[in-house]
Amino acid sequence: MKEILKLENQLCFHIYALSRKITSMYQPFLANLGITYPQYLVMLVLWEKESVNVKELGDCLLLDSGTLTPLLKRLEKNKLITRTRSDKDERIVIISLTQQGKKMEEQAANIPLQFSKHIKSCNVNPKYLQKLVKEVTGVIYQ
Amino acid sequence: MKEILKLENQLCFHIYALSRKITSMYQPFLANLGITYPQYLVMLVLWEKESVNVKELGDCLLLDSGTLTPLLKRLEKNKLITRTRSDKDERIVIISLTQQGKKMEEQAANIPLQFSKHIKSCNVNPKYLQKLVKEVTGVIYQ
DNA sequence: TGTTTTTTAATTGTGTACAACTTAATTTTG
DNA sequence: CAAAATTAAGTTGTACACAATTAAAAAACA
Repeated sequence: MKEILKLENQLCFHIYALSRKITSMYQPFLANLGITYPQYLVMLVLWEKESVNVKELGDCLLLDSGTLTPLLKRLEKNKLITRTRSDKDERIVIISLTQQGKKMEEQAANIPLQFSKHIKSCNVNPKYLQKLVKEVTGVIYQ
Repeated sequence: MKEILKLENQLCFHIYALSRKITSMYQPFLANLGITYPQYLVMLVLWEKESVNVKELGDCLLLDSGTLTPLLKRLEKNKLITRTRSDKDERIVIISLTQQGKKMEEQAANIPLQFSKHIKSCNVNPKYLQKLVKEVTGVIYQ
């Protein structure tokens, strides 16, 4: 077969596989909180900004309303956020943290450290990964 | 908020976002072939090995039968592959390329080059990405 | 001002992902 | 050999992703 088509050479595949692998490594920690990985990303944004609309959330996470609307409805159902239409602009839906959602930040605070320990136990060098972060960030936000 | 919880600092998020971005960049080329990105990965394995079983495919792509079985049924429906039970071991399903599936390799051969041009037009440095491949490979297959 | 355009979310439909479970076939082992 | 354990695919249910479309509201503009 053509060398250029070999799976090993496919940048995309390795990023794709790594992404799923990292997500699965977070899973046990997030299961304790009762949220999924994409839901965790939404919570990260809210802990940072307190309240955002769907558009802003989509800009932060590079996701569209087709993905976010049902996800946000699930977070609302689990009483972690509220969804309310803006008075000034009826098109806009504002996402805010509930008390329960705010309180979750405390429990989440130790996840990065736990994850880093977990990575170490998998013989993955955390510094290696930190270097990756910088490079990947550069690729996404050129 | 706690610095360690900021989205910017989340390795996982950047890998996740990059993975989706790369997949979307492949999409126009794959649409010409009428396949999706995960289907393309399966085709890559088959162009390399001619024929594999579901287990082997899962090992290559780090996917389980819950993902692969319906995906393979779609490829079969589109007449790109065949699925047949092994005679020696009735548990095993062998995936093989059809003539049409084999022929697709010709059209696919120019995708990596086109993709590389596309990346350039997005001001992403291909060498940067090539460096990433090596590092990411190292992380996945420690 | 009224019409066109743009913006924001939601909806619909298709296709992954993956955990948990099932079923059937093969291996292992007492 | 027969019971137990393991293996391979498939099934079920939940949750993303995302293209394409819709609907309503706001902004732009002729």
